[in-house]
Amino acid sequence: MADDRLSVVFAALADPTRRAILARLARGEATVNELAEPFEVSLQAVSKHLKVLERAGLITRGRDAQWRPCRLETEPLEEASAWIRRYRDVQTDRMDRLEAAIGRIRSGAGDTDEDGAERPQRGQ
Amino acid sequence: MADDRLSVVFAALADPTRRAILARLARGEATVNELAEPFEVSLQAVSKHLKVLERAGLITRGRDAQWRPCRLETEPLEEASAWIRRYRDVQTDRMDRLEAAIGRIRSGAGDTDEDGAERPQRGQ
DNA sequence: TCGTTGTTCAATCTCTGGGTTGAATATCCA
DNA sequence: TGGATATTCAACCCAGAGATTGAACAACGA
Repeated sequence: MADDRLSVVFAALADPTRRAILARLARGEATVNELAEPFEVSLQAVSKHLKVLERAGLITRGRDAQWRPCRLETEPLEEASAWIRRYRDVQTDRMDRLEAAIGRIRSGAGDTDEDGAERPQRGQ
Repeated sequence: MADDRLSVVFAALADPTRRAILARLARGEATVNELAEPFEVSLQAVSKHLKVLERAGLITRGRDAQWRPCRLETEPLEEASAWIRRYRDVQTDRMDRLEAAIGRIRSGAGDTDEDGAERPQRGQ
């Protein structure tokens, strides 16, 4: 896996166990044992998942005697969300521009570029 | 990697090359060669990346003579975004409820639960 | 038809992710 | 101090990701 921030965050989210852990933490802090309880995997496996989440900045961990309470951190989620948002709407945008272009053509203006993207020639 | 839809989408996004490909496609359709051009990896590697994106539903591919134009599909992005959104704001929510609780305490009501999460006992 | 261009398939390599078990460490409580 | 509980570390296994190279397939154009 690539080690840039966004890749690490998306990779951390690409596992149902880890997403379930985050969902649980959204309801409040929890210890490793509490987090592991719903799953069939070993405690050590959960511990590894938590490390992945921590590395991604998605959780932070405190200390309370022998417990290591986990807490959800939302900033990386914001970052990931921002990336997605940038491309989520292009389909619509493209349609809007296409419709606008059609409108101009109908009204006799004509000759517009749909989306301004570079289009290298397909030479052979 | 887990094979549920959300995991497949997040895993597809967890690679900078694939994100760059999506970013390029947001500016319009492109062929494999066009998509591969900015990268130093082999064409075959890019072809594999496209397969991953296709499996995640993030792109669809047409046929135009010997070219296989790729097109961005935004629906899985919407899905991923929706998942993130559900947890992105809990920090704020928790703060809001905490502030509300403090407000109640100050006004003499007192005894409120911060966020209503279950908290199993830490028995030994 | 033949050469060229675009793309994929197949075999292979290496590295890492996610899982396991067993031992170690940390902290509490009697 | 010593036993119990919570958590992590270490070593290992296996499947799959991402890359490579070489060959195959598809479609054009002269």
